[in-house]
Amino acid sequence: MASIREIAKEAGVSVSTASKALNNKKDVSEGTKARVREVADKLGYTPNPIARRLSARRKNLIGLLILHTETLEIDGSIFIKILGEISREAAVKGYDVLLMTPAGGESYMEMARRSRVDGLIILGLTLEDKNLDELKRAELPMGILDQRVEGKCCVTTDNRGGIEEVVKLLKEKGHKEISFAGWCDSSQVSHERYDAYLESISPKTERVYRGGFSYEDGLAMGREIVEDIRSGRSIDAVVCSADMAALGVIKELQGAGIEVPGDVSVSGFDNLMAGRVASPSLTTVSQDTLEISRALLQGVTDLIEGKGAGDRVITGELIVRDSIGGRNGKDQK
Amino acid sequence: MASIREIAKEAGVSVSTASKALNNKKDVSEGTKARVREVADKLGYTPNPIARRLSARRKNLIGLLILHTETLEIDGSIFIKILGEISREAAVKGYDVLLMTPAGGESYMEMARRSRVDGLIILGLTLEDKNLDELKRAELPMGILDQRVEGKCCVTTDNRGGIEEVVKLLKEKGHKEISFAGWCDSSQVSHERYDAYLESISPKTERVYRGGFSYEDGLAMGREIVEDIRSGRSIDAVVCSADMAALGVIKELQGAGIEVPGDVSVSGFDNLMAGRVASPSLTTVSQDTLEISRALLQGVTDLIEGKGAGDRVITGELIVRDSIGGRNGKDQK
DNA sequence: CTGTTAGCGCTTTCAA
DNA sequence: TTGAAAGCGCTAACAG
Repeated sequence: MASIREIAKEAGVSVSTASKALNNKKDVSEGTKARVREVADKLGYTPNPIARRLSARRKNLIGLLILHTETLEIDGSIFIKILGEISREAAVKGYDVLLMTPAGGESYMEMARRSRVDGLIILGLTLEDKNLDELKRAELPMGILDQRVEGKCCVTTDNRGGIEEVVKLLKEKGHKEISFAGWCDSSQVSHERYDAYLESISPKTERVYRGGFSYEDGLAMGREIVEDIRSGRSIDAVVCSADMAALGVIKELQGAGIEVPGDVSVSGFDNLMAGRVASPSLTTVSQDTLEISRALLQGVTDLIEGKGAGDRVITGELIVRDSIGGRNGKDQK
Repeated sequence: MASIREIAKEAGVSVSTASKALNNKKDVSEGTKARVREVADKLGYTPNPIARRLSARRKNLIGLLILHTETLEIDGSIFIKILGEISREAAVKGYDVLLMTPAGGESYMEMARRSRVDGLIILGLTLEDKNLDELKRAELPMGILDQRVEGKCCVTTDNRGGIEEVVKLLKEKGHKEISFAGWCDSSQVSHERYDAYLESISPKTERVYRGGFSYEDGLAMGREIVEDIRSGRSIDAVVCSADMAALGVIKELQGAGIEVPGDVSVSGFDNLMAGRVASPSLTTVSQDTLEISRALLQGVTDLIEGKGAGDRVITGELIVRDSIGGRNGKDQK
């Protein structure tokens, strides 16, 4: 493993000149630059990032904090794509990405300080996280998925727009009594989706079932819905805040002899494979994971490099499948 | 951010003594150790891992190479769990995990050298990877998921055992004409599953459909199967090498009016959520992601620390659901 | 047991 | 435009 010293010697210049040449500084003659680079190429030189980090104040290190992996199976398939893309983009920008998972009661900022990262990308943060205050207070640049924290860069799918499209579709199909399933304290995303639902429906026949994003949450909400229907409440459609929850809801409805979409239409959010293969296949909103990843990385790096970074909202796409049906003729029955 | 120098000064010892005390070396008196530690605690000292890496030959850095993220949506939910667990375990053992994704035509070993990791964990490797020779030749410690490479530590689910259980179940249910779907050149795992299938069935009414692990692969194989059935071949059951492929197969069968499991039973492998929510729910083999992750990490670190590391086979679990039915009475029809 | 000294490989003043 | 020298924070011989 050739070091810069060997490059310098071989090129017949000093170490400092070699360094400048390799980093393309302006105070080195083009001739010298060319010669140094040539030697570096020949010897297969790659700068030691560790040494570089030790001397420079900028570490070019970003911590990728992955929270709630227990719950993450919900949409692991989305996360994995985000991961790959973040890592790829980071490499292009010259950053390394350090994987971090909380352990042993250490706070997020303690972890960040300990590993000397100059920025953080956070996936899976919740509104109830105990570290929230500390994060808010911290100077460290951060790109956060799906949750706004003042001073940090938040990236999220256009939840509002997505749900609006879903409700619009539902209305077009003639649905009137539209419920919402999946509002929960801990998730900002669920709030946004719920708010959009609330503002889109008319008349305001609001009905909300509380619960999280998981299949099990969906089952629980599904049972409530079945009960409500049995006690005479009329429900045309259920807008769910997540695919897995929607699938749980559908499962319970079907188990109770209620047909989807025959009797009740159901929609999800995320566009997971599970929704694609379920019966009926799930109408949902897909998230643009590629764009999300890029925005997340751009967010932190901009912050690190002193440029301001505003929050980013990434457009999703309505995926129409079979879980939403028409109300045609249903009133007769 | 306190440095070791400040600790040393505050504790009234030299830097090297402080270093030794903090690293719990034996040639420091207990009294001194205690004092140094106390000061370190008081000043909230955390050693700078970067500086440490620069001076020590051991970097305590493991590269996590994630390959084929495009395809990974297949079982992203498994990968994400593996990720979290690897990162957590690594932290416990004092290693940092660097995320790596190939880009710009750089070979895996070049990436590893460039980032100065002292070991690699590789997810998503295939038998057709162009880097295989280089990996084989490399001295670098590696833990590799699902593919054997000589000299490295390979961790995989007990594919053989899993498939044997599936076939046993199928036989118990009275199935005779059992096919296999999902043998492909690039995947060692698919070979193992196929081999186990081949050795388990009796009589040897072997029939294999070639294809990968994805839903689309499953659709393609499903179409072949439908064609075969239509041309008179009798097929009781299809053992698939992956859940997503199994779901694709089922989709095509159902589309052709063939009932699952009424007419044909189908099994998968992986235990993804998608299989759980599909209709019929998929009988499959679940992988023990936690154990896999641990073994992977243990493998590299053992290798790094000079201990040998044998390959590890992790036991899976048969998950019986609805996609496998009995043949009772079917012969009459 | 403790301290001195010499790096690890690179960047960055500052002088020449 | 170049180079000498200092230093990033830590570890590790080696000497005391």
